Amino acid sequence: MNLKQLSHMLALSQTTVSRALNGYPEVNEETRRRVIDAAKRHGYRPNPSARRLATGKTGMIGYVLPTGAAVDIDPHFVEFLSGLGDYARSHELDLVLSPADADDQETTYRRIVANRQVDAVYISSPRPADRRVALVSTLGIPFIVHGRSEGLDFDYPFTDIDNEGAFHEAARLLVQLGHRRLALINGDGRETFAIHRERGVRRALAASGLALGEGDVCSLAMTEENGYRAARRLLEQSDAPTAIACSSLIMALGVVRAVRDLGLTIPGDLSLIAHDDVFPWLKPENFSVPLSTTRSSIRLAGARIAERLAARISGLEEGARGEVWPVDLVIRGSVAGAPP
Amino acid sequence: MNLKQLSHMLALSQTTVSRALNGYPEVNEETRRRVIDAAKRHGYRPNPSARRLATGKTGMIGYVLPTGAAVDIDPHFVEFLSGLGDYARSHELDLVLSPADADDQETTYRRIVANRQVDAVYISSPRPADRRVALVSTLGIPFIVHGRSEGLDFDYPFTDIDNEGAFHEAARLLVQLGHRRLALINGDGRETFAIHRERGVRRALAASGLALGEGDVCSLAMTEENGYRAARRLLEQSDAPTAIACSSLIMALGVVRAVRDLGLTIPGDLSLIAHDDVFPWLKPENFSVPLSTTRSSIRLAGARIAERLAARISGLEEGARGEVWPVDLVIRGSVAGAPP
DNA sequence: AGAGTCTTCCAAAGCGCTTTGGTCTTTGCA
DNA sequence: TGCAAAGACCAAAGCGCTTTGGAAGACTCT
Repeated sequence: MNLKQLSHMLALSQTTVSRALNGYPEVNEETRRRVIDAAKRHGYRPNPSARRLATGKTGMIGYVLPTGAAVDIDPHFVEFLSGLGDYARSHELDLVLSPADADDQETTYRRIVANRQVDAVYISSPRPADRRVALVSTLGIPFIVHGRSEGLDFDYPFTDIDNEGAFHEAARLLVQLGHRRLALINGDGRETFAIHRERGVRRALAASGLALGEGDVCSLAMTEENGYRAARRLLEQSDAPTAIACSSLIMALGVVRAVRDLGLTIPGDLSLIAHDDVFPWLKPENFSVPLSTTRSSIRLAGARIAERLAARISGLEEGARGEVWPVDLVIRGSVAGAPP
Repeated sequence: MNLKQLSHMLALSQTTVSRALNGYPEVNEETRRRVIDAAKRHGYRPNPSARRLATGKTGMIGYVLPTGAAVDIDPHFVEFLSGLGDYARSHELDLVLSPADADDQETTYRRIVANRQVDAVYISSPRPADRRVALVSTLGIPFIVHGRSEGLDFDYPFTDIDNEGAFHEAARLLVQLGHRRLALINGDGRETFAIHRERGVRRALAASGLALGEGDVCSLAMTEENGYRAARRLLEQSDAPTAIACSSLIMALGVVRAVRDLGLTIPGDLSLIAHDDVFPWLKPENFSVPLSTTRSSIRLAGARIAERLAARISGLEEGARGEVWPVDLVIRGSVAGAPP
């Protein structure tokens, strides 16, 4: 059942039927009712391929997915997707993942924009002076950045959490508890979130005349193994840190294992705070010693970004407004006063 | 730059240019070269929206993503996606995720097929007599099932791993080591993979005149917490199992925690084997006691399924061939002879 | 009554491709 | 030499929608 057939049975032109269905004003309400009714009765659904050829609108939002044999997709992605999908569903939006060579995403961005394959895109895991942000901005497609870039000479719309504030608070708490040597087990140091977290820690330490030592900040892919290795290296020093801030729950698993392997205890020998993106399958309160965390649901962020993308597509949102969400600091058993 | 312009500058008809570019035979090789050359020089790329309206081909594969506030996307999905994306990239395929109400995926499947939004779909986490498989099959869109359904009265193409065989081997090993009471901490019991794994364990036990007791199989969402709870319940019995087979590494984390909380040890008091889907961020060899596993890379499965989908789209593959991959049993420190 | 303004509808022209159904040369063969 | 077959190309008709540029009729106003 296509528009032609439908308009034929209604003895109306395609123009009128199309307008009736799309809510244009120049059609009699009585006629509109008739049309809508007939459309529903015959299960008419406009062919999206035809519509997108005519209008350029796709009803899809895009994400360029970096791939490659050596590239691992962040498990956080799933949670983000849950939120995004949840919102997208209720607004009849689909998400198209365009896999790209991790080292050449530009080609893919250009393609999906030139081909008008999606109405909007989002960018995740941005880095300082992120080229994708600059690119997408000049290409002129609606977009939202999940996270922030830095050092770009223009504004852009983003939704981020207050990573610096979160880690500042975490570090400040540790300092208040008497810790004088902290370490930071961070994610990939090229990403803005990691930079912000380090900045937060440094700022908190500086406020008390302290600092992060040379080897006291580790920037690594967020795996359990890297958490273990980093912790092990830190704790085997003669002058080991008495507190660690850690960028992910998964790395924290490794830290806990290292602590145990070394015959130490939490929080007796080491205080630990990690960032929690809120996974359903791994919860900080279930660590052998309940883990203190800075918490922010990445799922909520996904939903929010879908919402903003939808708003931008329909023209309800414009401009370069960035929003920064506060992060909760949740104290549990893994922090205590510094050992004497 | 569109076809019209390109053909105009070449002083050829759109027909010929289109045919030249699409490799049809009725065009002079010399002409074809000219056309291809000019297309490249001017960066001509056929508009996919126009092409899909004309041909119905989209260059996209689809996945219906169950969503909802209470629905969690499996973290395995990310790894699967890595493999899928890696293959898709090299074949210029995109993946469209159509979020659907977890309780009504049928509407979405019907929509994406009726609208010709994708060329093929895959289905994951199938259950016995899975309605999606039946639906997609009657709808007539190319598809592959990742995993297997059961009790369907027709054949369908799938790629699965030998879950039954894997858990049969695992259980057999444990029995050989003298274990007489086993337990199974399984995933969601409504899914086929979980059924197969249970079957595998039961078969191995039966071969030695043993059986799984009433409460010795737990079917739960695969979270750390559920692993902990299940293990705790099992191990607190007076007649506790001396070996556990576990369906996921994440649950195994919980099992290990329970064992420790109870003051027991692995493998002294409990032998443990878990299934490993091969995550980059959590490895069985890094468990405090290296974990024996049944191992099968879900990432490879993703790539394979993309490959088969592409083959089906282009007509290279047809029929209902199912393939079952063997699973490696990797012995590490977490298994030992049964305690006396 | 005539001019202007709405209201309501329509025919037809896109959107940019593929594909059908030719036409006009060349070539092959008896 | 004549005729069929093959080769190389084209015009035009889709694909199914949206949107432009009217047009016809009803209404208002002077």
